[in-house]
Amino acid sequence: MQENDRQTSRTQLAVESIRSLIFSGDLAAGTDHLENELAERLSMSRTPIREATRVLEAQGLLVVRPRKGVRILTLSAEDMDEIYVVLTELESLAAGLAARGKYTADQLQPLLQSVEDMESSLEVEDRESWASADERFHDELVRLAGNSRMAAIISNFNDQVRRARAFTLHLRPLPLQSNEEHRALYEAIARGDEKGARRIHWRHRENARKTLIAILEEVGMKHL
Amino acid sequence: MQENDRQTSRTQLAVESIRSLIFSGDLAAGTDHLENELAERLSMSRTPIREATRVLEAQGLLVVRPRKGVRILTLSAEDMDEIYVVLTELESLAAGLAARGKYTADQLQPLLQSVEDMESSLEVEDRESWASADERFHDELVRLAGNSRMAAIISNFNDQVRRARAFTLHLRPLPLQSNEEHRALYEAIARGDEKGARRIHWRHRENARKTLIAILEEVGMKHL
DNA sequence: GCGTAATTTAATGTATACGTTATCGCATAC
DNA sequence: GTATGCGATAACGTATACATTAAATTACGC
Repeated sequence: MQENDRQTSRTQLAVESIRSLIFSGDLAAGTDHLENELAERLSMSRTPIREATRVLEAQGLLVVRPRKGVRILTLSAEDMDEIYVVLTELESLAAGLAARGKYTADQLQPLLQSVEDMESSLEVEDRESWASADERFHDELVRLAGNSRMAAIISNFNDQVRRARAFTLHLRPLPLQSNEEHRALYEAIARGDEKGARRIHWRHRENARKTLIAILEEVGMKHL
Repeated sequence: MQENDRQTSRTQLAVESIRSLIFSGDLAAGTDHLENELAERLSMSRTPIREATRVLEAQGLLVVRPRKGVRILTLSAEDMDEIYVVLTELESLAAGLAARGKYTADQLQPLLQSVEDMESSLEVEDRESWASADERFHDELVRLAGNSRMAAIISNFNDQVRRARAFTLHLRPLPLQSNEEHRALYEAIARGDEKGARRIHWRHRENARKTLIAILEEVGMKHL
């Protein structure tokens, strides 16, 4: 099987490790880290670290600041806004394309499943499993749109706001409305209603954006 | 002045050089190039070449295939379609945001200038200078939208289709209609007509996409 | 004491060395 | 003639060495 060497190269390992460390908060937003530090931490030389940080910089997770180390990016409210505007636009497009795809109920099964999972998670107020089903829903939506470049951008931006979402997950009200929107979107896609799917998802994302920003302001978070 | 060291680092130089070589066709689409070859060609060691190729891979201009060298990406009609769908969507959004910006005539001067430059280029049928003014127009449009992440994506995608545009520039009919659309878009932005700006630019891009695809099919280009 | 120049330190950028391993050629078996 | 396996080659991944230079520190003049 052995896809190729890059799966196991130290550079690839460094990319994934550093990503995990960022998402887990072990490399906190706003902190600086020298190449040496990272190299030692991951038990490798600077070479793969350098290659990995360049890749992660291209992905917008950190910036390389010579002699200051790499800085894990923080997100201001404006950053969040920028990202959400693009996400809203592209995911709405994805919703429209998914509807245009004229998929059979069979093919839409995973999407429906995630909607139902979200609903049952809500009934028992399990936010974590709701969030995980929500992620599956959005991933599946993007997959159905069938545009790999669009998918890459969306995935990348989701990575960038992951921290913020995790942070607000337990601060926000139970996403009851969100769930209704998901089901409505599923139905629009199922009946091939491109315009409708677009519109529904647009509003869905707008609501999500507003909720997020409102919470961050309420809690007084300027950066995340 | 001296922004910072990265401006002059060999890695940065390699990124820019390789980009140029790709755009100029010296590194032709579909061809493979070993790290050694590139290193020798650019008179540097493999280290900066490796870092540069990783960055360019993240930008979607090439893929790194261990032991086969880096492959300069070709674009199939489907790729082109994927890219144009995203470009259309994001630039339309940009047009809407630019209109929402309520800019003064003064602030819109560069945009207007590029429209006029396109018009005068067309009168003398100078396609090269038309293309350059067209690029300025689109750049300015994106700048006015004021979303740096959106700008980055658009710029990146434009890079990816640059070859295709250059290729068709002299094959397409004189872009008379395109010019009318540019002026109409300028006016929509000037009067703050967000919806109108969106709609106009959407159609503009759709037309461009169709023209491009039609030419490529006509000429029988499967890959570029 | 305070500001500036000289010195030291250390982080980076780059080259190079080297071990690993995919790939290719060739020999051998069938 | 084709297939299988072995050895040579070379490209890559990674570590390391070293030169460069920004930043920190110290020394110095005032």
